[in-house]
Amino acid sequence: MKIATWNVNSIRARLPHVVRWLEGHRPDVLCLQELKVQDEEFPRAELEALGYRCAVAGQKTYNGVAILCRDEPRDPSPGLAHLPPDHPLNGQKRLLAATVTGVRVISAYLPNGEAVGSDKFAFKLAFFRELREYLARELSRGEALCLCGDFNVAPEPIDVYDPAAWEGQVLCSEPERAALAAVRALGFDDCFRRHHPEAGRYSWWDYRMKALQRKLGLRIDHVWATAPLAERCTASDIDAEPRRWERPSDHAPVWAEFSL
DNA sequence: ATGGCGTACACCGTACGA
Repeated sequence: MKIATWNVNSIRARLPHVVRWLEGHRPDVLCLQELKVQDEEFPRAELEALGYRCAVAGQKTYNGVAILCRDEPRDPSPGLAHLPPDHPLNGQKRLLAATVTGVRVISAYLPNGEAVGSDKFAFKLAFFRELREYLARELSRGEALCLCGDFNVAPEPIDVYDPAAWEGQVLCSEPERAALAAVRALGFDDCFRRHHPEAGRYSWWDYRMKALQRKLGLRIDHVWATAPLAERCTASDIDAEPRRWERPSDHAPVWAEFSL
């Protein structure tokens, strides 16, 4: 079972890339983030034509997440389900869970945080705190959990092209890394890192400053799995190729393969 | 020190991203 995640930075702008990547890799599951469309505008027919079912939690202009899968997505659940739908943390479509072939898959687009100390930074930390509460409840379902998405945190200095310059900055700050570690402590393992100890492997590069060519990136997109599933992870990688295609997303797909 | 690029919306600039 191959599970992938990709922040596409607008599904409208990126549909040709998503189609091309699905055709080339044929993952069993692809989690998408930053759709930037409402559910009605999601290109469901085009993706179903490729053999993928779609669970969608869309939003106009900002955010929006989806789970594409070859098997049926069961028990789809948007948002932080332990909080009321009208809770401020559920106002933005950043989370969607569905069970696919016995694995509880979660597509997550965690807040960017803008700058350390800003209101958006406080919102980001609050979201991480509630994500932990949410996942603790999901774990009690007893299913294997695969948490995928744009976490907007580089977990370690080796995930950053210039760790000294980024130390303490948003995406790399101590409170963010601590919040991420608290989620991980529920029992998750980083599938990519399990297979790749090396530094300098990134999932996001700024559109500006020729960042991709100069290898100025961060690893902020992740596939995490709970222990029994992670132990069955046979391979994982970041596919930087689509980042070099015409009009790319600034993020690359990350995937992990499991022997089930 | 700043902005650099891209997307969306809607109006031809502004918000937002990371």
